[in-house]
Amino acid sequence: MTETVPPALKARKRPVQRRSGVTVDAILEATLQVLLREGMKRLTTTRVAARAGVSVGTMYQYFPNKQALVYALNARYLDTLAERIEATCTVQRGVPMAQMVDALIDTYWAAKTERADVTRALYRSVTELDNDALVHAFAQRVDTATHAMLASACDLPPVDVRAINLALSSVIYGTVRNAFERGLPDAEAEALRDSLGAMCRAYLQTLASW
Amino acid sequence: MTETVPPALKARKRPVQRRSGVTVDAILEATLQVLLREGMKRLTTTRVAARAGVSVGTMYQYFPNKQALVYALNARYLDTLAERIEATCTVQRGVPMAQMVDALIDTYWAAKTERADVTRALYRSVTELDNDALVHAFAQRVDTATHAMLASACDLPPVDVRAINLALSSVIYGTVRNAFERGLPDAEAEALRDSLGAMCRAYLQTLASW
DNA sequence: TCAAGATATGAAGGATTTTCCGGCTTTTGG
DNA sequence: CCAAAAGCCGGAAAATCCTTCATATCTTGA
Repeated sequence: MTETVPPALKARKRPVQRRSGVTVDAILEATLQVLLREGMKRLTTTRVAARAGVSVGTMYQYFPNKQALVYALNARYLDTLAERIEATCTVQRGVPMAQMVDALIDTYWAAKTERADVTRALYRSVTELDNDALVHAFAQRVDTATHAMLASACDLPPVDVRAINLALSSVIYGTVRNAFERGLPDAEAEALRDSLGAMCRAYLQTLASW
Repeated sequence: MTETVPPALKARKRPVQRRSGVTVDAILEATLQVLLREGMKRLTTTRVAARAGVSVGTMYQYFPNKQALVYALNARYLDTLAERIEATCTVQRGVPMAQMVDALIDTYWAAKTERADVTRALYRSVTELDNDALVHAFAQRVDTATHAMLASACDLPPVDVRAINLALSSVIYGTVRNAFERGLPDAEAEALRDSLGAMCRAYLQTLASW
């Protein structure tokens, strides 16, 4: 996950003493706060520094530039998200595919919904720049986990697992994101979530019938 | 579509004389070019103005700020995209739902794929600011069209059309976007596109059986 | 305790966005 | 057709913001 960090975004120095560790955390937290309250446009270095209670100079000690802040924030977020998905994939080994899909949707949807404001803010910020690398790394990591889970299904149909995995993953992650972009009321969001599950299961059904 | 433009992004003045109309077009075209060649990060006002062959002052005559450029660009793009979808929806009235879905996926996928570089660049740029309004307006406009199409299906199942519409739309648009974010090779993209269709049709099947 | 390394500061330098207004073109109305 | 009004353009200057750097303060370890 951390291997392919674009050089322009790599952390300048790693915090060594305790206080600097606190500082870095404060800066990241401040970045999120400002992002939520003011939006990307008003996310200025001085604002973040002020909210974190440090000087700009201190910020640049650990982050080479403004984008690195957002990058680090997303990295942290995606890391914990990947962990949760991996956990689900581990738990669901060997069960029927339909159940796997339900569990996956549950996990992903829940993770995104818990703090919808954060989800929304980060969804936007990711596209900013070279966060491509980040997103790709995340996708690959998660795909590996889901692939392993699917391959272990007790009712695995005689079809290429890679293809199934790609289809399910793309549809699920894509739909969830789209659901967030429309600001659906809870009721409709629920309904959509169920439809998504139904769709995936119906799809698996067609594969099984072969 | 143009009703809910955020005040911070509204065009300063509408071009009245012919030459200013040309100027505005040149500026938008230049914006796209710079976006494609240099990326969002290097999209500076002077660069755009230079490429458009006008001065910065002229630009600000029509666009209140830099983001307004990107906003207008997306507005233009989404407008033609919506037109294409609406056209498809009109043509497909009264046919079976499965065919509608196929046609919809075809249209959307084709529109996005024709100029993948533009699609990618704009997908990123949208998040920049209050383009929320833009995306919402687009979604609503397109939803209206697809809803009308679906409601006219000759094999309409006895289920709430609104729900079906939301489900299909979210899944299709979301999946297509996700497909673009992963930079899939053509073969896999094709496969995914087919899976998406299969999934939608399988879903409709389950509704029909009631 | 004291030096060496680590961390923090904020004014200054550089780059970019945005404003402002004088001068030039086109349109309008008599 | 002509002059006044409206519309349009250019580019320097002001306002913001990002980033650097020299200097000051704190921590660690011997």
